[in-house]
Amino acid sequence: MPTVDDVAQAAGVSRQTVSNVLNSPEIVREATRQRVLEAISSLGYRPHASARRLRTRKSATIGVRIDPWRDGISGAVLDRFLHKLTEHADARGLRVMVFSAADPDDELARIRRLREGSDVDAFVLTATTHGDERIRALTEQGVPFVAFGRPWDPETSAVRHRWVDVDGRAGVAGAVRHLREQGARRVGWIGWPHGSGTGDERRAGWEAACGVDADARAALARHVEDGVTEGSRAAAELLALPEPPDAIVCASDSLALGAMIAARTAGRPALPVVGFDDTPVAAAVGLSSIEQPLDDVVAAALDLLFGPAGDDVRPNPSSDEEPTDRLLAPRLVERRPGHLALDAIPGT
Amino acid sequence: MPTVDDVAQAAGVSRQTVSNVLNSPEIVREATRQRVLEAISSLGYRPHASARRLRTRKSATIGVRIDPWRDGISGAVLDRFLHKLTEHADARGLRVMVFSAADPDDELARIRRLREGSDVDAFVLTATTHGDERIRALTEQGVPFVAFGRPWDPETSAVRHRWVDVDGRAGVAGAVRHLREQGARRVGWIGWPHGSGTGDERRAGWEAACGVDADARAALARHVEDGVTEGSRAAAELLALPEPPDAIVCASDSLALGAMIAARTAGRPALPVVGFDDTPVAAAVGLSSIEQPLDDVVAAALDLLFGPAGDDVRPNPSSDEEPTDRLLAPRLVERRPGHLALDAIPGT
DNA sequence: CTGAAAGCGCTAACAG
DNA sequence: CTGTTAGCGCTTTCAG
Repeated sequence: MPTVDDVAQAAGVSRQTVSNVLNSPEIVREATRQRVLEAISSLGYRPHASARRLRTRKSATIGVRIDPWRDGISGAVLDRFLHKLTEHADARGLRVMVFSAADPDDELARIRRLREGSDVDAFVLTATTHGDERIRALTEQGVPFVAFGRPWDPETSAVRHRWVDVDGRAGVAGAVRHLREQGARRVGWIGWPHGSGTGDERRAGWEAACGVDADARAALARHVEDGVTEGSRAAAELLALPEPPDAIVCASDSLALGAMIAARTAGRPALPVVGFDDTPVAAAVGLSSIEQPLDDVVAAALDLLFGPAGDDVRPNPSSDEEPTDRLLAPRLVERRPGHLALDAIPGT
Repeated sequence: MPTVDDVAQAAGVSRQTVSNVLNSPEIVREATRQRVLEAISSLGYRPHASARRLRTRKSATIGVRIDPWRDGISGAVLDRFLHKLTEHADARGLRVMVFSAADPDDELARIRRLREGSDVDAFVLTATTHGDERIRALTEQGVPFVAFGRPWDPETSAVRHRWVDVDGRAGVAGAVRHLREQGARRVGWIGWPHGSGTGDERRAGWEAACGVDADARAALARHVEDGVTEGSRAAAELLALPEPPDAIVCASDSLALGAMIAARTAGRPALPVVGFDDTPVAAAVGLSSIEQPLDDVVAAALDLLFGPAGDDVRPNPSSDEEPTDRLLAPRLVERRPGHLALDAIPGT
């Protein structure tokens, strides 16, 4: 495997010039540069990443914790996020290292280890929670990071840090408004129990846009654990109401799938149902869903960490100079329900 | 950040002794070892990974290509594989680096780059195909790797390499046999078009175990592209037969979900349907499914690469010494269909 | 703009 | 068993 010295010799320059061609091309005379570049490609030279890292103390690598696979359909979002992250990172010449951890403490320990070896420059935190310990800890330790998920409590908000999130409230409100424009008068809601930041935000979007009074809202909303069965049961309840909803928006695709099945079972296969996250299942069964703009999320996260271009990690934000967060709007993906099995049966 | 020198000084030994304590503890006297260990933890010393890599020319890191997210439910298997891989790797002190690539050529180029920088010691190839170019290329280049997926053609089989796969044929045959023990007399099959190794294997399992003659087999089998809609349509056809199947086994959960919906629509909600891969969707809707033993797959892959313990990559196999592949049996996860929406509707 | 010198932190050889 | 001596390949001073 050739080294800088080999290249230098082949090009008839000093070792340093080669390094300059690679790292600060603008200060090298064009002719020399060409000669060096030629030598590089004819020798098939590749800089040795570890040597460079040892010297520069950076790795151009970002770390992401990869969660244990949770049951439920919604978990897929983080996987898609990881895919996107990898693609964008590759495009910027960054590498992505994944690791697993049993709990937040374990995650912090692993992060420390990865960083001390200069294995990883910066981290992406996913799934922020109420009272997330990670944010304060990493900020105190000076570990550069960006969170996918806004701060959900005042203490965490007070810690100035970088984050990107998707505006679930706006997404749901938009979907509800759209349904009403299509003629829906009573849009139901199936969401999660109160207390999860994400869930409460999404529900707030429904509340703001559904256009019915508090009593009707109480009747038209259900809050259950995430799951197809739960969504099915909740939807069945709503549909059995004296004044049933004429459309249902759900906090997740799992709930929405359940609602869709319940609607069919109740003889209302055309009931508009909207899910959240636009998972593959939604696409597969023809369910409308609110899609998180993961491409934009990832691009924003990398911008925050590394600046608009380049692979130099910026230190965590200290004062209030530039913006350190980004809230992105999701998009409704519309599909026609019922295009599926019913039509597919010959003779129906 | 402390270095070996700091530790050596604190412990009153030479720099080398510290290194020995870390890398060959058995050659250091117990008392000295203790003293060094104490210094290490009191200083919070961590070896610098890049320096070590530069010196030893290995990284204790494995690389995995992460595919662009495909639509369809089945893609989830590779994600779960990645999760498992990360967990097992962490347990062995290995790191996992993910990267994306546009196509197999691009993948090879990226692999070369990652390896030349000593960024990655070995690779895990997923989703092997007919005429997979990667296997020959990596073998020729001497890049250590293990494939998740057996060789599907004679040329690739002739290239001695390490691989792990799941015996889809045995899995399907087992499921069919089980259904027959439960009383099914005509077990149908919905699979993929001929030509995909995986699909053909699974179909062969059905063929071997279904216990009907060739004519009946022809009637009871459908081969369609993967997808819920396709599965639904195929199942509807089978159920409309003069002698319909009394159970259906499918090559994927997507197909099975479609079949399940079709069965309900056709008024046969209790028809046993079995999918493949045991994806979250199957669990969500209560679909039986054949589960790939990913834990075992990953453990076997790492064993093949690194030996039963340790983090030293073995070179690719040359002669026929040890076994270099492993075929694992999947497991049927049984669920009761129909526990879902129908029962959940109040008043039914 | 180009060249020479120094050293990042670590471990593989050797000599004691 | 312990200490000394050399680099791994690269970049960052600092003179020419």
